[in-house]
Amino acid sequence: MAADDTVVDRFTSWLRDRGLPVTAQRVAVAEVLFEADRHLSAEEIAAELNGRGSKVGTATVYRTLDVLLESGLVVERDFGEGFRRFESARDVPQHEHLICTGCGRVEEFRDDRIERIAGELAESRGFTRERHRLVIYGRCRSCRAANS
Amino acid sequence: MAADDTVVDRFTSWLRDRGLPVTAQRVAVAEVLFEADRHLSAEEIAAELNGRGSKVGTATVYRTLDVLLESGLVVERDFGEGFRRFESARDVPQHEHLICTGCGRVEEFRDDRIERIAGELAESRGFTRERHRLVIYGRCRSCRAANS
DNA sequence: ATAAATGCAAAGGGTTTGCAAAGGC
DNA sequence: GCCTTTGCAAACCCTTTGCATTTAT
Repeated sequence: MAADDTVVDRFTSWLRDRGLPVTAQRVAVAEVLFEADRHLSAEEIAAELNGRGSKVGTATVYRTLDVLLESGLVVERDFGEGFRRFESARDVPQHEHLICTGCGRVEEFRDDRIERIAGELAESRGFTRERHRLVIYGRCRSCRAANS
Repeated sequence: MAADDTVVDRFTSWLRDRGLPVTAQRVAVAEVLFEADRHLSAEEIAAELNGRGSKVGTATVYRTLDVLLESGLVVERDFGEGFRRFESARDVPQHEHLICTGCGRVEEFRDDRIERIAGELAESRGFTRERHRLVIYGRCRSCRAANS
């Protein structure tokens, strides 16, 4: 309930508010995710934690991600790679993705037109829009130059 | 090379053109997929085949799907369900998806604005657009009524 | 006859689950 | 102390692969 500063604090508050244990593992996973500037996979999170000396089991990483998703502080993405990626919901009210089919780089951007049109389209078909996802695939400048 | 009528015929021609065997299993999988009006999963295809009395192994379904994808007559979709879905490329030049978060129903539609904007957005960031995917999630009328 | 496809079962990758031990509350 | 989380390994789901056998050409 308290108005804390960091996102990790918001997570611990969220846990406390519902009487859930604030464990070192949960905090560690949250830190990695909130400090990251990329979409992280569960495996990458586990690797990063090991690199920092925190030994967190794979199952715990997944279970903590479930909790983080439930808190609404983290969102998941599926780019069709065969696994999910996660990112802080902080910097991301609603944004689209542009993915390079050469190097896999992901760029994010916002566009009001897309949001407005998505809402219109849903409504015109009797749907209440909840969210949408636009992913544009293409080749970035460097990949085009390298012809890789 | 011949100008055949059905999509299945186009598939068998495609196979013959490159000296690949036209097997009963391949034709059966193609038939199911081309007759379907929905996005089918590999499992659903196998189930349908069993229902029809054609016993086709899972591995063969997947291998045939690879061939069909290569022929360009079938496209695959990933709606983040943890598995892929397949559909005939026939009726689908470029379209978007509207998915009900209640019942999972999938509606398809086209919108020129989306396509134009996607192209613009990619180019403005130095990308050559190859394709895009827009999925809008929401609740359809009946699910809203049922509050399910 | 030859080269490719099939079927089965085992392997594979990402994710989940069961259960005893550990740890917040 | 009670109840939840952790860790480990086994289980799971979808998909791929190895290999002996069948089949299209």
